[in-house]
Amino acid sequence: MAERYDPKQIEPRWQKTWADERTWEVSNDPDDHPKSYVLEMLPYPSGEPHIGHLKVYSVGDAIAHYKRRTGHRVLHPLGYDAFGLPAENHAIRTGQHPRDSTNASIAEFQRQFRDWGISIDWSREFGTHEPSYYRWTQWIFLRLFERGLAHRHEAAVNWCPKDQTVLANEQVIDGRCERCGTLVEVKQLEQWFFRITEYADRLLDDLDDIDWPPHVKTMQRNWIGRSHGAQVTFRCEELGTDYEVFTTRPDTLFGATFFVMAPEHPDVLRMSDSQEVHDYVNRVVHESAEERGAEDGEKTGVALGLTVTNPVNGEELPVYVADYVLMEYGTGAIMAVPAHDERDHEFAVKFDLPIRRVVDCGELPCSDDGPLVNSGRFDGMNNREAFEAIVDWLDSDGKGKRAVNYRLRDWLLSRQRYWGCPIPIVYCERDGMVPVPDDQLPVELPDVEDYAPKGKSPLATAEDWVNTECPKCGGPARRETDTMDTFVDSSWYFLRYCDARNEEAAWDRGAVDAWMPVDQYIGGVEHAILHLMYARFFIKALADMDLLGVQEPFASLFTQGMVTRGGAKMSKSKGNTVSPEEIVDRYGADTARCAILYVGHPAEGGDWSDEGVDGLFRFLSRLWRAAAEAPEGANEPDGEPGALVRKSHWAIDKVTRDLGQRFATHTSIAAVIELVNDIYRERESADPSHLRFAVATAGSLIFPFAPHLGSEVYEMITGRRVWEEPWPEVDQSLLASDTFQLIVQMNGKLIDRIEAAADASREELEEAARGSDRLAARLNGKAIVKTVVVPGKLVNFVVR
RNA sequence: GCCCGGGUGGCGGAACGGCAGACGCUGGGCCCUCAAAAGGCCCUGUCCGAAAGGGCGUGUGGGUUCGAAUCCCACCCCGGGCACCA
Repeated sequence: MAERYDPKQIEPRWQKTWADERTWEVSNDPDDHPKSYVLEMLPYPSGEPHIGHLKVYSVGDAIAHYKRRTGHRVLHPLGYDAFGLPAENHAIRTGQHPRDSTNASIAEFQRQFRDWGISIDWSREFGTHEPSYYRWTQWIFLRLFERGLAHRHEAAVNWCPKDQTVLANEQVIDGRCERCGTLVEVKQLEQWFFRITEYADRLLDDLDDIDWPPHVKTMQRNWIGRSHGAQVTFRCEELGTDYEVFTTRPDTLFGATFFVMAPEHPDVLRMSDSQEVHDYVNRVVHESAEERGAEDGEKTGVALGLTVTNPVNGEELPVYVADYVLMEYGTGAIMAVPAHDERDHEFAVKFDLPIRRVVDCGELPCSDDGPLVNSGRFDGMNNREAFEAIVDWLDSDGKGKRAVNYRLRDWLLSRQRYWGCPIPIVYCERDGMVPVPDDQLPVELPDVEDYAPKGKSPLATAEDWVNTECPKCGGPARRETDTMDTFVDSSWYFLRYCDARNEEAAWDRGAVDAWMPVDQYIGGVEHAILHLMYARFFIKALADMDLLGVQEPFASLFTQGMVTRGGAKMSKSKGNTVSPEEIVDRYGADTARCAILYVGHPAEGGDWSDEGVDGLFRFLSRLWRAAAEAPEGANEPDGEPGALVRKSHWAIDKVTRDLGQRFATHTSIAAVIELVNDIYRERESADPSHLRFAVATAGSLIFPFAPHLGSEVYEMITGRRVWEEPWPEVDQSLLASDTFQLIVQMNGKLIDRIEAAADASREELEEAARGSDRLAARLNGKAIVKTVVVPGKLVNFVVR
């Protein structure tokens, strides 16, 4: 036997066993055990895995192992989110086909994941770039298309001039491209959209049914941004046209003093032929999102020289065009109430427009509640009641009605890029837009010479591929050359794992019904909106087509925090990255996994410390040595349970609660460290059977975090395989002891600890506490005015 | 500006309203050794004190309570999200 803990010898041996015996593969046939679907967000394979990957799979694997050993049939698969811009940009620089660089990365990821000993069911593995996968991505697209949920139309969209592609609203951060940081332009283009807005209410309401971190739910709620208000009609007599506005404050209608339209509003240029108006509109429409959204930038706008009529009091309100009104929200036109809206107030001050208070709510501008004033027959009514009364009144007059508006926009899914899933649509001169029939899927991505984007998809240059036959009439047709956003690929991959090798269908309904929903989803909080919203939308749409039986994909979500180093986000440019491979190579996978799980609670961010790794390696070495040097004896504790047996049960209880209930990997590992420290302290004096029991328990408890060493230690003591053993059960009777340390307090401050019987009565405890020498010394003649006794804990004397 | 998190030793971090600082790192001492590495044992919030012991301590200021890191109010600082959404 080896002289010392040598992970290089231990780890490959166990990995080989698990690979040879396909230990982590699970069949779709149900058995007596409840199912548990444990899933980490699929990795984007670029370069090699980083420390964030090590963390997410270390957390997920601990959960998967824990679930297995607590009697669950666990599905724990893995795949790759393989389409995307980085591989394509790499191809533009080097000429290497994105497929080749992606496959090379995947091979590297596979190798490292195996080295880490992650318990994956590899029989279900796939990459989203494989035709056998994206065939079904296209199939789903067609189902959405049939139901009108995927459609093509012209709209003002975000355009990244560097990446030469459109972006979804969610991919624009502070007016810049999420990927490359370039200022985004607004362009009027015809693009493909998914009608996610049709699901806004359900996406919002169903958040109540899932076990997700509150902050993630809040982010989704804010992103959907449902507002209740009213749609009100303002008539322009000069043009004979009605203009609708959306307002959340119909109670302030009497305070409207002007009216504003968005520069993109189609009627603006029709309403005025003034040069000033045309110049203004032309200027702001071409401004970048950032220039326009400049927060401290002063409000700008131009009067159109027309008026509209306020339906509640017949007043004529001047109409302006101003860029603080957005075409994308509401109707692209607003009533302005400067007394009770900050933005309208700012505009009114600058353009010297009247400001009329209609709610008695404090200093103007104010948006708090209060009684109405200057509002005709509604004066004196509380604004909340007036809201209802005014809307009812408008409704009965046909001038308005209740309305709901959302911040959420439709999901723009087309991209003018190469490395993505082709959109299965052709354009026929005669039949127009024609979906590719299911039996002609997949529409395979062709090879091209040049990946560089030129404002249209590189696919457009693949003439042989573009020119095709119309599936309807057989005449000449051209293929859609845009590809899909990669978030489409990742919106359903967890369904495919349930039935990954199915060549007849995207999935078998029975398989998906058996495994879905994902019981525990694990990933970074950076996907709180994008991926997690899109996947929820897909599931709801597919459920509506009766293709599956769940409304939510991820019943429970765990978001892990970011690992920093030296307090800063790890990045290549800062030179503070840590390569998991280096650590695994030096200390072994078990140490690397424990180190990342020990930094702090995995939901929190944590600072990586190179020195900390040494400590974890020392701990695992000590555990190994304790097993190697264990005396001969029985494995079940003989005789009276001693301190070590009690400590073992204390650790079982602690790890079971910390890992099982709150994913507290750091305190779980700390508990096993304590147990091992006690094993060392008592290894000369303890009964051999107690020692062996404690070591085996430590191996069993560390297994979810350090599976190789856990298996090794457990086998050294018991000769059995730890993953085939049920999770150890705590003997509650061993957690309690006959005596305890009674805390004696004076005015809430600790002054003494005395040994007391666990079952002592209140009177006996108070009596014992009064006998404390230290109390006597501290009382110093002062009187005890009150005594608080907490049985099993303390006695507090209130002294004056 | 609004909405979430979070401020505890030299560091990462523990702590059902009840012993603040578990566990790890760092630092120090000792043992083993010819010596080193590895390993083992002990100490390590701060101030006063030779010690015994005591004072002070969980961002700041108030409050509730016999008792507050923990609950409430106000403020300061850090991180994240949203941001002209009517």
